[in-house]
Amino acid sequence: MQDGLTISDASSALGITAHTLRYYERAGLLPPIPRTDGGLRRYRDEDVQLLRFLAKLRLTGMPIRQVRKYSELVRDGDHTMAARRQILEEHRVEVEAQIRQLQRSLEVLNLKINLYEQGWVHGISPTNECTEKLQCLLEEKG
Amino acid sequence: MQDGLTISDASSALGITAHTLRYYERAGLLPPIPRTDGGLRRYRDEDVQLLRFLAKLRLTGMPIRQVRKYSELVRDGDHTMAARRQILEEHRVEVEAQIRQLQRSLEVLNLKINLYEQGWVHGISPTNECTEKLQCLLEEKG
DNA sequence: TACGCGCTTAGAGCGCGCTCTAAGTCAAGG
DNA sequence: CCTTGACTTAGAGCGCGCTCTAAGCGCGTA
Repeated sequence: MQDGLTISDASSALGITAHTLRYYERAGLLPPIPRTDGGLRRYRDEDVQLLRFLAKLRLTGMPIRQVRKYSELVRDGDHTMAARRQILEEHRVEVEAQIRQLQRSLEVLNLKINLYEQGWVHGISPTNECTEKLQCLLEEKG
Repeated sequence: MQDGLTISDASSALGITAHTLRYYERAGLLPPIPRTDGGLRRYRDEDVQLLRFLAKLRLTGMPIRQVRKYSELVRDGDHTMAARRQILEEHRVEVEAQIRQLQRSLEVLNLKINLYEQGWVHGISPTNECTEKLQCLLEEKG
């Protein structure tokens, strides 16, 4: 009837439930999505594009309210580009920290699994260099 | 009065609030911590050790109930080592997936920031190879 | 025109992981 | 002894991010 995706089409295209899409709109993460004469949402390409990016921000743990702030800046036009860039740069720092944190934890996990493998295969109590290394990693901050 | 750390000492040693330490115990993430005659908790080395590791699991997003399961297996003795190992291996898969997810998102973030830099420095609308690459990345699953 | 599914809204409910409160007990310094 | 502050408990409250409900309207097919 009008161009753009229905909410259920947008939902399956984006992997976000219709409930959540409506919630995002109410919460100000999205601009008001255009409607048909009957009041049904029709998501345009640009809406889907924006959503794809905002979904990435959410995936990396950016809080709803900061995503909203970014999205509002987009709506406010080109003169907000420096501000938007700053938000993204600050968030990049966070994401990089998250990755480092996970990698440190992964190392601990690997060592621990290593110990279990040794204990399981050789039936010995785990008192060796792995154990020591594990101690060290666990005592580090973070 | 007895050996072991007070709850506030354990709290600052671990970077976990006393409230949360008590909550973890109630929630079954920890074995019952030994008490003084007066009923005050005294964290032994082994309790602190275990906590350090469980905290790592939490940091990587393992849900409370799964951490509890792991912790219960530890209490159940050596014959649960295979089961514990399996939990950790399954979790490792999750953590590796998280890292990959974050890295993909980071790439998107970098490209977007790149575009903002271009727009800001040159005052041009962003229609170039970066934009295309960004489109591609955003349209990928995940 | 009638059926039935999908859309609409405002608002309630939920799962998670803490986080804090209230009322009382313990313990070390003056 | 008395104060002061940290400790104890059970349980309430909270912030987040959805997730679902109820009641009603839109719309494509027969």
